[in-house]
Amino acid sequence: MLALTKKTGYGLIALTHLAQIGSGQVTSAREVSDLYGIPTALLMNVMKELASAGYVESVRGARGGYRLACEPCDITLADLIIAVEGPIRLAQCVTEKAGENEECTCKVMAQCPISDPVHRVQRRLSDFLKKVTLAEILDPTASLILD
Amino acid sequence: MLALTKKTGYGLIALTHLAQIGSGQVTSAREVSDLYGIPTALLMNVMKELASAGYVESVRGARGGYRLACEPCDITLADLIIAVEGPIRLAQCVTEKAGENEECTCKVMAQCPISDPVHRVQRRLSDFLKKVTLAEILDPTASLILD
DNA sequence: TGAAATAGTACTATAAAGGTGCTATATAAG
DNA sequence: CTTATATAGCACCTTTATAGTACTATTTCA
Repeated sequence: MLALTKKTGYGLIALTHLAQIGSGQVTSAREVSDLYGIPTALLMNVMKELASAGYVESVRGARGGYRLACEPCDITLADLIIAVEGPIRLAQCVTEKAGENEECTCKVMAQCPISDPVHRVQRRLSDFLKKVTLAEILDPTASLILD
Repeated sequence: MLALTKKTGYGLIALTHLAQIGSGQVTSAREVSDLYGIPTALLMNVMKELASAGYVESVRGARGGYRLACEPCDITLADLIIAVEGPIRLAQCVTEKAGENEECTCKVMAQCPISDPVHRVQRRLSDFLKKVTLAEILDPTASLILD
């Protein structure tokens, strides 16, 4: 399906929250989950993934939590999606490096007539998502990239 | 996940095939499935959906099959996706009519801080998919919308 | 009349998303 | 120095959606 997972949505909520409270301040996963009605354990998993991907910094121990590890203009929607969902692939036979000497696992690849256009569409989609930054998402007046 | 389903891929293969053999000619689902190694019964279901959506015309009986019901430049990737996967929704709380007085089923909607940006991203994605026509997919030199 | 094809519907199996639980470790505070 | 609170890292279960199958009815060419 052409949809974001709930984990991505939860991650985005957490990132916007962290951006809004100020860059230095920490917030725990429990705080955020309570505030927005998100399953606590699940948001914890998402935050761990965002931390290991380097988009948030973790502070362990009591009074700990997470803070943004970079500026809102340096985190993109593509970054978030890749961190919690894995690489963006429009179709199974479409890998980021396809067309660059990498093995393709698609069974019908030999005579697949749509491999090339699907790659091109994926590239366009990926480029778009890389242009949508957290800073733009926070700004309600931003048009999310010019028309 | 941010991916097309296999049914969409199969549908796209069938549409490109139909477009390439000439607009008047019919091809059966079995022929296409044999040609590209697609599960026959599954492609049959996809073709039924494309037929009832009006993108292909069916010819029943022996020697029957399907033919394109419109010009390749009049079928878009968005059309195909909607026909076989249903309406495009980036997230559960994102419906086409959201923001236009329709009930939203999202539990955290009341205080959901990302509803608006997600809507805007979905709109952009949807607009892009509506611009990708079957004709462009068939043309290997087309850039799939200008840069 | 029979073979080949779509139409419609229902069903099963498998994979992925969504969500939970447990143990270990770090740390601030009493 | 003990306790409460928090992340880290697993492993696991449940639910939902995809992927695929099966069957019956109807149409139509030969």
